[in-house]
Amino acid sequence: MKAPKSLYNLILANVAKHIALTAEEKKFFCSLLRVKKLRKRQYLLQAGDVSRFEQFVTKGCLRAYYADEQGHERIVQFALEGWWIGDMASFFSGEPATLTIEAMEDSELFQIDRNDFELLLEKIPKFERFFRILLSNAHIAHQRRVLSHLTGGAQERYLDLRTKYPSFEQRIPLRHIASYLGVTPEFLSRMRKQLAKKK
Amino acid sequence: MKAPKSLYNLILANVAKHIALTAEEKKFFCSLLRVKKLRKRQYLLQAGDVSRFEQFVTKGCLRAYYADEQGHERIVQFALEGWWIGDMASFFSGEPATLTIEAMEDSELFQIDRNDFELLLEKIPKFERFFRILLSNAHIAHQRRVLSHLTGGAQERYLDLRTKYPSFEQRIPLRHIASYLGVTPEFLSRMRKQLAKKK
DNA sequence: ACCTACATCAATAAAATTTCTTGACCTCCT
DNA sequence: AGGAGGTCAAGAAATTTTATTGATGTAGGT
Repeated sequence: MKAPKSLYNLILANVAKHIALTAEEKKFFCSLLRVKKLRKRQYLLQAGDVSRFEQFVTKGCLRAYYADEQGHERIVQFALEGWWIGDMASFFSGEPATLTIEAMEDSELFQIDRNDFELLLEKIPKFERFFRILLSNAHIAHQRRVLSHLTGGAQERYLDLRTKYPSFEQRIPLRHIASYLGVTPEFLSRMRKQLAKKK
Repeated sequence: MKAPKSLYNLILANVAKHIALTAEEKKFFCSLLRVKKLRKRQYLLQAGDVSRFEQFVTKGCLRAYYADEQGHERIVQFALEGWWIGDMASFFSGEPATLTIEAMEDSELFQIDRNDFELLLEKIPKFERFFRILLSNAHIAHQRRVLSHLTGGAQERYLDLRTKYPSFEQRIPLRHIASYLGVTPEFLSRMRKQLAKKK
C-alpha cells in the first residue's frame, strides 16, 4: 500500500456493500490498485485510445461523454467520490474507446489494470459477483435514462436528477448537466428560471 | 494525406532547409505523419509514460519541462509553429519519459511514430542527415543555455531571449518565461519594471 | 392554424480562474 | 554593506468560462 489508509477504506466500503472480504483478501485487492491523479480538465481517456483500466473515484468529479465529429458532446455519466467509471467496452474488448472521460475537478482515482483485474477474479471469485452487481446496476440506470427520454420532458428529467443527486448542482457546471439531460444550456437556464418563479 | 496541403508545406519547408527531397520522397514522408490536436493545458506527454512519437508543431505553442517531487517545474523548451518537440531520450530508448510536455494554447502537431521513423530513415537515408542536424542544433542551443546560466545574470538571459524570440513575450505567460530563465515570476516582474524605467 | 417543447445565434452579465505586480522581509555571496 | 535573487501573502488586472437573456425558428400534436 502506498496511499493513505482512509482512501482504501472508501473503496473497501464500496466493495463491502456487495461482498464480504477477509483481511487477506482486502489486502490483496488493495495491492492491485494504483493511484492516479488528474488535474481539472485533464482527460482520463480519449476516444480512440484503448482503455487499459477501470477506475474508482476517491476524490473529485469526472464526466464521460461521446463526442461526434462536429464536437457535440453527449454526456453519459458523471462520477463523484465513491463511483466507478471507465469505458467497459474498450476495457474488455481491447478495442479503441468511443468514450472520452475528463476530470471536471482535480481528482484522484484508483485504477485497476486489465491483467490485475483478471488476476483478481481468479484469486477471489467473489469479485465476479461484485462486478456483476455493478454492471447490472449500471445497466438498470441506463435503461431508466433511456426510458425517461422516451416518455418524459426535460423538466421532469431535471427534477429527477435534482432530487436523486442534489450535490450535482453545486459541483457540476450547468452546461454539463444540460448535456446530460439532452438539452441546450440555454434551455436549462430557462427551465430553472421557470421553476424558481413557481415556488 | 488527410490534412490540408498548407500544413504539409510548413513541415516540408522545414525539412527543405537541410535536405532536398524529390516529389516521391515528400509524399512518402507526409504519408507517415499523423495529425494530433491538443487543447490548451492538455498534456502531450507526461513524465512516466513512454514517448512513442516525435512531433512537429503546425499550430499553437507548447512547453516541455521537468517537474520535481515538490511540483517545481523547470522549463527546458518552448515550441511554436515550425519547431520540433518531444522527449528524444524516451523516444529512442523506450524508457519512461522524464519530461512533461503541455500545450499552452490549442495546438496542432504532426506526429511520427517510432516505427515509421525507422522506416523513414531506411527508405530515405537523407533523413539521417536531417535529424542529425536537428539534434546538433538542439545540442548547441542547450550548451549556450547552460553557459548563460554559468556566466551571466538573469537580466542578461532575459534580454537575450527577448531579442532572439520577440514573439515569446506576447504568447507565453510571464511565469513560464520566468521558469525558463530560472527565476521566480516575481523577480522577472521586477526586472521588467527596472528595464521599462531605464528606457 | 396554433400551442408546446425545444433549438440556434448573438449579446451580455456574472463568476471563476489565471496571471501579473507589489510590498515586506529573507539569504547568500563578495 | 550592497547586489542578485528567493519566499510568502495580498491585490489588481486580464482572461476565460459559465450562465442568462432576447430574438427568432422549427417540428409535432391537436
